[in-house]
Amino acid sequence: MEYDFRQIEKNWREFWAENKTFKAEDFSDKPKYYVLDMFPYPSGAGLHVGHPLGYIASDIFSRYKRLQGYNVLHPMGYDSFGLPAEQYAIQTGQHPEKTTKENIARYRGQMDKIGFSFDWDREVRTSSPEYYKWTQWIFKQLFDCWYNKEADKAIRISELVSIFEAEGNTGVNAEHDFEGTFSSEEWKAMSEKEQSTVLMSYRLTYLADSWVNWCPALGTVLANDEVVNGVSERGGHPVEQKLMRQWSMRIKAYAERLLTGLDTIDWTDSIKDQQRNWIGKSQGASVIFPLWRGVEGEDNNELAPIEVFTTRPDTIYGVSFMVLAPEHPLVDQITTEEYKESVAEYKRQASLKSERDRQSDVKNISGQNTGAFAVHPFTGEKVQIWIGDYVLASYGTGAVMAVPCGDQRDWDFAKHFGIEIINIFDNVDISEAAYTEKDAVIANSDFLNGLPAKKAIKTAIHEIEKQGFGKGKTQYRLRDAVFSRQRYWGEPFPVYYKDEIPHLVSDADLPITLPEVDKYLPTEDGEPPLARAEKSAWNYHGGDRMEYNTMPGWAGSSWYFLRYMDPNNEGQFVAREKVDYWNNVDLYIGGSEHATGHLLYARFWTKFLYDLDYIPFEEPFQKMINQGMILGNSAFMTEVKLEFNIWMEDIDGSGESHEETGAEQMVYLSEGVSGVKQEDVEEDLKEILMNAICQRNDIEVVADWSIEITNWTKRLVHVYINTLKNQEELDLDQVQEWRDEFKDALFVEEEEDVFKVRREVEKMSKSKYNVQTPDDLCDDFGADTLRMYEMFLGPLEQSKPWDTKGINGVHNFLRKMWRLFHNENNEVSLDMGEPSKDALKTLHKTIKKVGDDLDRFSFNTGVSNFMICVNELTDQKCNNKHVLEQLTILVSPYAPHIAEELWVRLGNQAGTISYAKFPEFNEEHLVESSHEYPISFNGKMRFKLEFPLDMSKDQIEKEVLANENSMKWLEGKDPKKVIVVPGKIVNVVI
RNA sequence: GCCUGGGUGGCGGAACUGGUAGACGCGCUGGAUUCAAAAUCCAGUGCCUUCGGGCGUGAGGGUUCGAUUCCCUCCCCAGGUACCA
Repeated sequence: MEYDFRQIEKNWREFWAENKTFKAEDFSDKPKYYVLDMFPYPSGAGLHVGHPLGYIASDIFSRYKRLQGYNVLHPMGYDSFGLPAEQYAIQTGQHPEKTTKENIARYRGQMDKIGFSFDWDREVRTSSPEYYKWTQWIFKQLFDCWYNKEADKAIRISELVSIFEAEGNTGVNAEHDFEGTFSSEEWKAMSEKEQSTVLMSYRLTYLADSWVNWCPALGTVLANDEVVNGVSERGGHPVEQKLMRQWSMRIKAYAERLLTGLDTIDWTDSIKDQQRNWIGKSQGASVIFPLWRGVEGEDNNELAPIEVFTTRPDTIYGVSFMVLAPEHPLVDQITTEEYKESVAEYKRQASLKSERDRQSDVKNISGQNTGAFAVHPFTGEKVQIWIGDYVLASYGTGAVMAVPCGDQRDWDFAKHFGIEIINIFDNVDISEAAYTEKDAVIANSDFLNGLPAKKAIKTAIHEIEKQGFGKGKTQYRLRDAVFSRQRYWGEPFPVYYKDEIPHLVSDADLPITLPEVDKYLPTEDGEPPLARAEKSAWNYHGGDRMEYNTMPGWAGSSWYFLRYMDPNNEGQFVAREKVDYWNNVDLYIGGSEHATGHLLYARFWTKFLYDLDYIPFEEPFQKMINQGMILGNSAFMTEVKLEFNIWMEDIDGSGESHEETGAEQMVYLSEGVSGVKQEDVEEDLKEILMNAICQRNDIEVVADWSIEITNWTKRLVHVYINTLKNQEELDLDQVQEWRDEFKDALFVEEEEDVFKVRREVEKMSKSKYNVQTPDDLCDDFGADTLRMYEMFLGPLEQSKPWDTKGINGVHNFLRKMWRLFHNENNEVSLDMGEPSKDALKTLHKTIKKVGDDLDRFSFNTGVSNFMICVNELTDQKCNNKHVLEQLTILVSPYAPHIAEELWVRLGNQAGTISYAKFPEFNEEHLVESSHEYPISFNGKMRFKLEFPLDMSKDQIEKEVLANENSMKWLEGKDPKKVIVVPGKIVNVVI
């Protein structure tokens, strides 16, 4: 074999591993470059061809940067805590640590085959105690800090305590959820427990009763980003709201910085927008509506007024009612006797609705009058107070001032319940819908009359503040993130409880390792699995009990990029000198599915660690590229579940009959006959059925029979793509081999031995039986081919279906390149002389294009350029050593194994190509003295003419018009105009 | 509904700042080589055509000497998001 990729790739894999070729040096005179892949979760299914797409791209880029003289940090590790391993543990009783280790080994083996230039000495695993010791430590820092809005950063809690001691909490501008004020004396008078409770409402991670997404099927709570369309992201189980005592992260404190920080980083607009929407900043005013003093005999003077948040204070004169969330605390107190019953009923109905129902029920308008009234702060008029579930308790103050003329939901609500709609817009018709644009002129609104909306907003806020009805306010949609999970396979909290007060475990006792338990299930009392652990099973046990929750999946992945800089440091999570050198990630490649989870949490923790001055940067990932999904090509067949009655007379000539009622049979239809309906089932299908029954009952076929089909359920089912004979035909033997249930099924072919399937492109997933692993391709074509082919498929960011049809083309390219270096006997044969002009032109054209393409992450066009280059050099019969050596370096990021091999065959030292110099582009070789001008008439290219580049415009014009070809196109007319763009085109306008 | 991408041959895709639309690869057709096959090599391959040419980048309009590229209107596909006041 001329190009023996198996041997070559094996040799170089071993060489790289033995020589630690890709070891990254901490500290260097070279400039640094940090290329990071998103942390993989090592699932049991192993890698499919979609996973390495991003890894290949990042590896190519890392190798490119090394060639450019950068000191490159390119590490890999595993996000190895998580639900699937634990679910598997529950089913099999195996310790999740064991399956996790096995899965990691599988991943590693698959990655090694592809020839990535990772520095494996830096590997980290979130589930290893050496790693999660520091996850626990960071948790402790968060616990020990509060957010000072004045300084706009996190500050140690001890400073807060000093302030409380000196002056109470009145002068503190913090992100908190403590209600009320206290003085220095009052603080000092508090018990330890009381102080602890107060501080809890200030800490950046805190324990509180909060409404959480409880997923009964998974037995745990989920963060907002883990709930998709009202069901769990993993498994699709229903999720309900539940009030639970949980650790939370006060990410709200960082809302503004998470928002503004987006402007400093180079991410796609799509991800930035998703984060902006998730944070959901809105500016407006909080306005206080006092309660109407009520009818005679009632006294609600004592009740708090209703505070609302509005982004449109300019429309305050359009308020014709108020709406409170059904859960609003004031509802019961203000509801009048007359409405008590219907309000209670409405609340009951609302509480029964799940989050999902509420979402899917948007069109349905519901609400209930409370009978109470508020007082309009400006007009002094009475305003009805309603409750309605379109107002969310968890956003803003859980109450709105309804302005039906300016808000569609308010408009719908008012129409539905016949409430007055006041028009406060000048010259705007609101009879059909609300007017929600902010470009109207305000009317009917006292001091706001005549002002355009935008100006009116400012004026209104000013007036509201002046009169003391409220103040300007910024509201965020972002909610604090729940940080507790009722699961086993996660980081234990460094927390113990004494008299139900949480205490932190001291640094010296970290890590708190996962204790052994008898089962990975909750206890009978519903406590998380860790509650099963014996006291002695804990490596540290303090107080009355340890914290039984574990941390969520995103804990470990929020800071892992820092640990790669200093993976074995036992004294710190990362040494300051090292993080000062490596700084933040220059290029992060991964999927966009983490937009509102990992990518937001990692930014949050980074900003926090920056505030405490542990790291020198605020944004973890400077540039990010989101690779598109590789889609699978699923195969389907039509399944029919048949229920039927059958009669057979005179079996085996014995006169006995056979009868079955309600018999069942699975039938699979070839694509060509899949359209068949129950009513048009013909005799031949029935005959097939009858034959099957005979076979099953071991009786001979009889002539006298009848079948009545009673039920017919048809659906499409996936078939495993490895059971296909070719693109569209199924191998029936293999299908029956694959699954036992198919052994008894009937397969209806459309021709003799032809069973066709339907093919459809969809997400690649184990459950769709359309997964292609990289392993087979590595074996058949080699890693270099796989690497180049995955890049060649198309732009990195785009999703594309996986199809191995073209892989031969890429493989042939590598062989063709190999042949440039070798003669017919596969011996290296090189021309040591000066390269030809043509060869240099080809080479430098390629250097320019490949370099430019890499700089703009256009990996697919890079591959094309190599093909063009090799085609041209083959045509030129070029085997010039200088040219081929430069080409070898150029190709090495894409196809490192073959490049190493050729590099050595050119006479270079093994292992040095990775640190060679990226070829320098020299424009001189591309300089032309003439250009072949496309000559177009009215913009259509008709023919070409070659002119010297230094020819003047006038001269070119003359030459073109004089050319005999032009005569034909001019049709005897005079050209109106001739445009000559030197070095580009000529356009003649007729 | 809103936000973000995207629509180019039989297929994956190229054309970076407006300047030869379809590079490169697959597939397909014909040929060479071969006992044969694989591999390799050569030629062709957007559509239509009366062989002059005409039409072509989701549709329609516009700007321009010239538009896949810029502007307007609309359609379709993918992803995200959804009572956020």
